[in-house]
Amino acid sequence: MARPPARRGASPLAPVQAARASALDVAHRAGVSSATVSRVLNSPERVDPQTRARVLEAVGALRYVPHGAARSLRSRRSRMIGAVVPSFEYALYARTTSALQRRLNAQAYSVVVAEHHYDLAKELGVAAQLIEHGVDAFMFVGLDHAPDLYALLEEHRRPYVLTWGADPRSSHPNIGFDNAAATYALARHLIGLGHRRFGLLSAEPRHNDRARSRGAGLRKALREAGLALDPRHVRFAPISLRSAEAAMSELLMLPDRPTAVLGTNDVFGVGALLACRRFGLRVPEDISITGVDNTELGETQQPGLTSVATPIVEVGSAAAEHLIARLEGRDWDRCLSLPVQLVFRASTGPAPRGRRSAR
Amino acid sequence: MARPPARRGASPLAPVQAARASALDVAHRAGVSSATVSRVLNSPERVDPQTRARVLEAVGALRYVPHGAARSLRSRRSRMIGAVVPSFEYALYARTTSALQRRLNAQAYSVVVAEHHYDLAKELGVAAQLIEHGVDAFMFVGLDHAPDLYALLEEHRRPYVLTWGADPRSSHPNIGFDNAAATYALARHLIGLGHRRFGLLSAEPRHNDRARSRGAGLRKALREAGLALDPRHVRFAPISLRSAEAAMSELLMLPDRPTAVLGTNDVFGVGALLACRRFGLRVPEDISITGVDNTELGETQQPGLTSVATPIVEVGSAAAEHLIARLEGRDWDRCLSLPVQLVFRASTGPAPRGRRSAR
DNA sequence: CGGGGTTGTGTAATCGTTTACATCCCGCAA
DNA sequence: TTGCGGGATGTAAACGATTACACAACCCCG
Repeated sequence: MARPPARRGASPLAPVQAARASALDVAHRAGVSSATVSRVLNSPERVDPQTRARVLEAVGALRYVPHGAARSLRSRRSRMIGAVVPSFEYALYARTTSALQRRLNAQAYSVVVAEHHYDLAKELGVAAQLIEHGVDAFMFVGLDHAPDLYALLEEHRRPYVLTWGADPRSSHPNIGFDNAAATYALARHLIGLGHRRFGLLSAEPRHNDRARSRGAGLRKALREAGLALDPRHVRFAPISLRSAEAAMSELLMLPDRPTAVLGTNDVFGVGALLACRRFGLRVPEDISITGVDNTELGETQQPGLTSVATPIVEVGSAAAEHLIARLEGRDWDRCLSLPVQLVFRASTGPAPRGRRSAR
Repeated sequence: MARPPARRGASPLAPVQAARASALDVAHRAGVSSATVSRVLNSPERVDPQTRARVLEAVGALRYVPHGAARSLRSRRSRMIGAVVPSFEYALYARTTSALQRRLNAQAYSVVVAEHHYDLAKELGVAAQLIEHGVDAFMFVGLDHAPDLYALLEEHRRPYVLTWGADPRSSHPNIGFDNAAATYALARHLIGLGHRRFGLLSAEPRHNDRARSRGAGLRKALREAGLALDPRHVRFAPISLRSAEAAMSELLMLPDRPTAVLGTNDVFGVGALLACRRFGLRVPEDISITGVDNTELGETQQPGLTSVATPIVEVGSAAAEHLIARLEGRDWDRCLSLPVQLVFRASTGPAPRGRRSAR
């Protein structure tokens, strides 16, 4: 079956260009059928080596690139994976996405990304859009999602994995780390240094399980030590240096301000450092500050920000492995929790002595 | 951290995508043909309002989501845009991508991202992969690309726009800013402060026009002032704090080290600050340091890093506008150069006096 | 020498849309 | 009355792969 000789009229200026080569063109050149071309590309071991060589030669000569849409339509898989993250701008999600992409690219999958700006309804919307674009599977960040999202994924039978959190009891596959354990360990350390009045700078915990768990880790450590977290010492703010600094400033103006402040991530930690600088407070002599995620932003401050290294890159590649395994019909684990590691720097030290007491 | 007991789930060897409502199902329910369903979705004004309402009711009731692959196959457009960036981890590219995506999402386009790690051959490879996945158009970062890349884009008739650089004479559409002007202005400022011996910390300039232009801006300012850049005072390094710090350390060990060092971006600037700290040098009293891109990393250092704010977010949205205009057949500009702005902070000051002279 | 298995390849149906073209209906001018 | 134009809708042919199935050739062994 000959191809129509001329495609529709190109713009008058453009030189007439050869139409994109199809599998049939390759087949003709190699003297085989299009079915064999397909087999060479998808299961080469089932084709005679000589035939295979001829086909590959034709593929190269014609610069044949398979038509992804046609392939997806027929084979019902697109080799595209959706990665839905809260925000591109928080660099850590980008590192997870990068690791995911690197691992998936090696298997000829592509990654389609979308962000939802911490809005669960928007998340549902972008997921629907990605399904329409045909992605085979999803990675999401966090364990908190709209029930409708799960319904949508179920209805369209799309495998998915939640990341950045680990919950063995969840019915949704997840790969991450123990957020509560991170702040728990920090708090234990600070309690050991004599701190009794703690502050918490956190992202809005509604719909954000990372922030919630990290807050919970602190509360648990305090409870075990017979201490309590004064609600006035807890501030929720958007994730930005400006708002973190503003929230910290409020804490610092309280009459009995905390001697140790945990940020639920390094942005809050560094924002707190900035506020201390502005208030002329010495860190850690007057006050101790910590973050979570161990970013370069915190590392390069003076003093360096004590933090917790979270395995965000490993989470990305593990998520890729998980999805590949499922798409290939192999076994997979419902939960994977990777270890975190405390990184002590100069922003934490013994509690100051002799300051006005708490009561 | 203990692994949870691994519950395993077996995936049946079923196709990834399961049965779902098709346009034909919608058509039956609304008592029309599938052609009318298509028309309602794609050019509603050509359908009788009553019919349209019935179809839309059916679409809602069946939760119909069009099959993107079938649509692309027939209509030869996928409503997907490829964004090819050097690296996800350099947060600034993420901000451009984010702006691009936000603008495109509003028009029901999705963004497929890929990174090439500053490798032009890899860039060509991922572009081919994205074409196979059917993206309609491309955004690339930088003005330097492999000739084969342009050939590929031409052959497949894919519109594209280069970003993060502006060159009115280029035959390739580009949207960005004047990288040379940024460092030129910084250098002029420093020359005015009495500096005569300059250093340059740069990313590898081969295949990286941003780094090259930024270096050129410095050289131009020096030339105009009758000064020269000592080759020993120029270091190329990978874009990371570690390598920037190491490169700066080498500069600092030279007998007649520079009194002002420009980094081609804030990572180099902050790396330089770190090296100065380690060497016990005071900034800016002993040495002045600058970066480019005005990141939070530089802003929060002590002293704050003098830098140049680049309009990276605007570049992303302008690139989106550009591509949408082209895909919709509207007019478009071949080059758009957005303004940059110097941000003076405490890392720059007058040249030190009385230090060992250059000759 | 015949039958069962294996291997390699071709034929043709199929995936779910879009769209060129055909058809039908209606109103209106000649 | 006839014919024509045009709007609304239906019919059916693409789009370009994958893959179930058929079949031919060959091998091995009883």
